[in-house]
Amino acid sequence: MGLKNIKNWSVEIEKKITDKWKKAELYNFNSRTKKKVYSIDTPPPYVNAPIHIGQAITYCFMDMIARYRRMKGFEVLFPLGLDRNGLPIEIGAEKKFKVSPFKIGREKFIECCRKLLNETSTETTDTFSKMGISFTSYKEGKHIGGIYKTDSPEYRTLTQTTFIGLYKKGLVYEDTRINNWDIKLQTTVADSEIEYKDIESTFNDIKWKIKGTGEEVVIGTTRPELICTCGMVIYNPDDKRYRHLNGKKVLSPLFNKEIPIKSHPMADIGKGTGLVMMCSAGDLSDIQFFREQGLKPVIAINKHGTMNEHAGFLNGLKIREARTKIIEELKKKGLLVKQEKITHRTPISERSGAEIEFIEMPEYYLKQLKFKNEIKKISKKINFYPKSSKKILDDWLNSISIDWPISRRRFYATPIPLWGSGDLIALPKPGKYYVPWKEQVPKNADVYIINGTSKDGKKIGFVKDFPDKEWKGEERVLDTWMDSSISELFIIKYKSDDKFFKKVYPVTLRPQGKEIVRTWLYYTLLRGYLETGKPCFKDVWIHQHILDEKGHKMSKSLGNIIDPQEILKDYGGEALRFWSAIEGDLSRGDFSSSKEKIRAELKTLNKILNVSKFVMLFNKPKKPRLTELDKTFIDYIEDLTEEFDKSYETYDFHHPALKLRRFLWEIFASHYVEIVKSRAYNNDKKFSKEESDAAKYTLHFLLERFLVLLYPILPQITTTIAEEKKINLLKFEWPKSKKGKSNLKLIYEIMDFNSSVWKKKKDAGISLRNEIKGIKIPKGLDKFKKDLISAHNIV
RNA sequence: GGUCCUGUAGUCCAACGGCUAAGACGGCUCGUUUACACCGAGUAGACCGAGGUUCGAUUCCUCGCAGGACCACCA
Repeated sequence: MGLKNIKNWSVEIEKKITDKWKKAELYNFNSRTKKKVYSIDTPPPYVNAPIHIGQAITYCFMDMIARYRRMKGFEVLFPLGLDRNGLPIEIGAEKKFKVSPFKIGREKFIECCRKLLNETSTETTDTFSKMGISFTSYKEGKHIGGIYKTDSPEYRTLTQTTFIGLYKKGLVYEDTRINNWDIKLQTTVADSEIEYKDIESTFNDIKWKIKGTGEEVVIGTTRPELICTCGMVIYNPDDKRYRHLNGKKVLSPLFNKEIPIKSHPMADIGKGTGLVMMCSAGDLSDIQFFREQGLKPVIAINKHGTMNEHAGFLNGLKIREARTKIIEELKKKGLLVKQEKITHRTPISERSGAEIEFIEMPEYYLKQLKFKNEIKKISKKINFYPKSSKKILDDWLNSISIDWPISRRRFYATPIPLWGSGDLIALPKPGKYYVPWKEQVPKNADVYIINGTSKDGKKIGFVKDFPDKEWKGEERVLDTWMDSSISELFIIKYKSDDKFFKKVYPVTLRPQGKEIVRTWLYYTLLRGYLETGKPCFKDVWIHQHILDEKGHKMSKSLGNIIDPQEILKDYGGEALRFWSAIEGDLSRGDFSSSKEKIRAELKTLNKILNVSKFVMLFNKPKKPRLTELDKTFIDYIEDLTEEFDKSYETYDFHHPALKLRRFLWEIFASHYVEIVKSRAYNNDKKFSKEESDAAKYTLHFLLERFLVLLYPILPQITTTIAEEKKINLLKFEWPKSKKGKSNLKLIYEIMDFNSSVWKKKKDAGISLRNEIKGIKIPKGLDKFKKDLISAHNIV
C-alpha cells in the first residue's frame, strides 16, 4: 500500500486491511500441527443485540493474547461462537413481533425467534472484523475453529448427548420442589439467574392471639398475604420475652389456623418484635426451614402469580392486590398495630426483571451438591488471572445449597431428550438431535422406571419392549447454561473427533467477565468435571467491568452507552485497541471509557507512521560496527523484549502498551532520532561511512523491534509498515532477546542533556539548527560526544 | 454482617522501600527546526486520613474513611 502515500492513518485504510484479512482466512487451524496448541474458549455473544463496548474491549484483549501466542510458536485455536439460545432471544422475539408464546403457540413462536435470528446475522462478525480480531475462521462450518452457533443441530446434539450421559449416570432426576418462579416468563429459574434489588416495601406489625390464654403477641411481616402459609412461629432461644410461649399454639389472624410456637436460633431478638412467622413461600431459606422441621408447605400462589384456594378470601387475587386486601381486612378488625416503610432486598429474575415467587413445580435437576468439593479441588489446579478472582468462584461454591434445576418451561432452547409414559421414561440413544415434543419416540430408546423414593431411574428395557405404552414427548427445554457450559468441549470436538479432543483437552484459556463466574465458569467446570473428571481449563482470565466516563455502569436507561460501532466508524479499530491496552489493567479494576480518549490515540498511530516514514528514507545497511549510542538504545529495547514477553504471557498488555508509547514518543522519536539524524544524513561528511551506516542500521533495528513488540496490540498498522520492509509480522516469531544490559539511567541523562540544550537555544531565541557556543558535554555522556556535538551543532 | 478489589494533579494512568513522584488528555505561554501541526518547546497542577515497622514509606502492616464487587441475612 505504499507508506509514502499515507498521510494519516485512517478508517479507510483499516477497512482495506480488515476486509482482506477476513476473506483470506489467515489464521486457519492446522489440526495436523506439531506445534503446541493454545486454545481459547471465547464467550459467545448474544446475536440479537449489537456488540457493546465491554465485549468489544474484551475481544481486543483476547486477540492480543491470540496474536502473541502465535508469535510464540503455538497453533492457536480462537473460534467465534454466536449464542442464539434461550430467554434473551425469546424476550427479543416477544418484543419485536409483539407476540406471546402462550397465545400464538409453540411452533409459531419458534418461527418468530428464527426470524429474529436471521435478521441479525452478520452485524456481530462485521464488528469483530473491523477490530482486526484474528479468529481462527470467519466462516461458519464444521471445520475446527469455524464460527459456531449454539442453536445449530450439532451444538444441540452435543448438549443432548451429554444430558443423556448424565441421565444414565444417575445424575439427573425429576423432583417436585418449591423453586424460583418467574411469573412473567412462566418458568423456573436457577439461583444463579437471580439478582437482588432494594425495593421499598412495608413492614406490618400484626396482632396474633395465643390459643387458650388469649394473650396477644405482635408479629411483623412484609408479606401479610402469606399468613395463610404460616407453618410455625419462632423466637430466639435466648429471648426471655417469649419463653413462656414454648410449645403453645397461636391462632393466625383472619384464618384462625393453629400454629405451633417454638424457639429457634434463626429468629433474631433485635429484629421486629422478635417473633417470626415462618411461611412456606417467602424465600428459599423458609423452605429449608420447613424441610428441617418436617412441616408440610402450603403453597398459596399459583404459577400465574395469583392466590389460590389456600388463601381463602384472597383466592384469585394477584399478589399485590391480595396484600392490599388483607391489610384492609386487618385494619378493619383492628389487628394491624403499626406500619413502617423499609427497603427490602427482593429477588428479581435477571432475565425478565420480574419479582421471583416461590412455587412448587416438577423440574429436572442435575446433581451438583455432591461435587462441590471435587470442583473446589480441580479449581485449585487452574491458574486464575488475576489470582484474587478465584475468590469469586470459591464464594459461590460455598453458597450452593440445592442441586441445579435444569429444566425450563420455555421454547427456543435445546429440548430435553425424553419421552414419558406413567412412571416410565424413554431415553434415546446419544449422538442425534431430538425434538420430543413433536417427534415419535425412537423404538430403540432405553426405558427407565422411576422409583418413587430415590427419584433415580432404573433401566428395564427398550421402547419396543413396551408396545402398548403411549409415549408423550417431553415439552420442557434445558436451561441455556446447559448449552453454554459445554462450549469448551464443543470447540475441541468432544464426541465428534476423539483423537483431537484428547490431544487438546484441557482448553488453555477461558476469558470471561467476573459477573458470570457463578454461571458460565462454575457450570463449565462442573460439566467438564462430570464428562472428564479433570479441570477443563489451564488458565482463567477474569476481567472487570467497562464503565462510562463517570464510572457508572452503562445502561440503556441511563443513556450513557458508548457504541463501539460508532467508534469504529469514526476512529477505527486500532485506536480502540490501543486505547484498551493503555487505559488500564482490565483484570485489576473496572475501567471507564471515553470517546475523547480513544480519539486521542489516533495521534500515536500517526506518530508511528511518521517515524517509520523517516526511517524508510534510508536503506538498511548490513550490520556495521555500532557506536556506543546505538548500542545503548538497542540494549534498552532488548530489555523491553524480555520484559514484555513475561507481561504478555501473564495477560498483561497494559504495562507494555504504556512503555511502548513512551518508547515511541520520548525515547525513540524525540531523542534517538533527533541525535542521529545528522549522522544518518551525513551531508557534510563529518562521520565515516561506517558511522553513518551504524545510525541507519540502528534506526531500522529499533523500528523493526518496536513493530514486533507492538504487533499483538496493533496488528494493522504494524503489519502495514513491516510489509514495506518486506517483513511479514503475521508469521513472525517472537525475538530471542539478549537481556540485562540496558542502562535506562544513561538514556535519561542523554534526554536531560538534549532538553537543556533545546531550552537554552529557545531562551536565546535561536533556531534549533543554529550553532550554539559554550555547551559542555557532561562527563557521563563523554562516549556520545561526537553525536551530541553534531546533533546540537555545538561549536 | 462477611470477604475481596481500588484510592496518586480537573480526568485517566505509572513508578524493585531511597534521587526532582513519570506520562497522556484537558489548561496556559511560546514556536513552522530537511518524518510528523493528529507537531515541537515550555509551564501550572497530585500521593484519602491516622497510627505502626524502618535510617528512610506514595509503596509494607493496622485502623478509619470513600468507591466498586461478590456472598449471606433481612421474619
